[in-house]
Amino acid sequence: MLFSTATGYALRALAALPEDGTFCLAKDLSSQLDLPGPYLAKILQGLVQASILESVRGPKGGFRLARPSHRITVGEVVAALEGPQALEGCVMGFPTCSGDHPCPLHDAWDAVKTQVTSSMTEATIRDLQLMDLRHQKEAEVSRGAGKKRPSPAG
Amino acid sequence: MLFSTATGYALRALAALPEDGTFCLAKDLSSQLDLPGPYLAKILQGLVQASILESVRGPKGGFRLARPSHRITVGEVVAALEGPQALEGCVMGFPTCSGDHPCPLHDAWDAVKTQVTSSMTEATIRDLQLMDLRHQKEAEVSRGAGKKRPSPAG
DNA sequence: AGCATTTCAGAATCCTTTTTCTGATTCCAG
DNA sequence: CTGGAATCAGAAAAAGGATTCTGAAATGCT
Repeated sequence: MLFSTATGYALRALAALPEDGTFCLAKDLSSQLDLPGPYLAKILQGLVQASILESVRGPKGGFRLARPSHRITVGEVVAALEGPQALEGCVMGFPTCSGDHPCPLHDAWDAVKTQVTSSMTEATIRDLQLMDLRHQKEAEVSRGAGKKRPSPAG
Repeated sequence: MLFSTATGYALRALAALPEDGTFCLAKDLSSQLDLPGPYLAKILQGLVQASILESVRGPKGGFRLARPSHRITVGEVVAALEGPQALEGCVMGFPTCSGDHPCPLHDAWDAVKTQVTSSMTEATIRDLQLMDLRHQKEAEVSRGAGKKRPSPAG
């Protein structure tokens, strides 16, 4: 993976949150996604501090998105957890690598940074939700349409 | 950086090795490159096991390239230290992400993998050596043009 | 107001990566 | 052939991130 595990957990949790203002429990999210509960809670706290989530304590409390899911970009989440300089520096760690002294992978890596940064800025949590919904839908279909054959001979 | 620090150290050490069959000491490499000596030695051992370096023990021993520098690709080194699956998996760590269920960054990441893999396969240690030589050359020039005084009082 | 439920915050534990240390092996000199 | 110096090689320690645990604060219900 390109990012830390915490960032991956955060994105999966955000994608699992409902779009309406319903509060969700960190515990439920962790069991639903098979993620370590207390660690996920700690990560969600970080997202609250980054104004990506809102939390309410007490009964009927929990976490919810601070904004509509299509207004939260993947890049925001990455920046909140990985820091804004996530993709900086030479690919290979050469301290002398720069625009003046480019390493052989410098240009390719530069294109990568542009591409990934652009994609992260465009992609939103809403997109992740749709992906997950699509996955669940297909799982249902395959469950109903017929059992998974070990040898798809047809 | 995209890879581990060990991989970065390995690449820097390989770029510092001479192209002829001379044996170099891990100690000299570490002091020349300002890298932790015993750790670098351990990394070099891994490169020996990957048949990228050759080592000889005892006096007049040391490490040297197992092949001409232009025959060792950056990809080989990365694969030897990071494993062959270094760039596999979803960018964001989504376990359900695949060609069938692509995440929003799937295509971009796929292009990245292709691009970086290709560059790593083409770039060789020889290219890294040339980059470093170029850097040293320019450092010399700048040293001649205006010397760096310890106390630039005037 | 008091109690139960729930989240937030910080400390402690575990694991991986990074770093360091000691021992095994090799070559040269006598 | 033996002793000593030099070097790699593998095991042991340290550091950083990931994970888990425990305590403190806040809210809603009675």
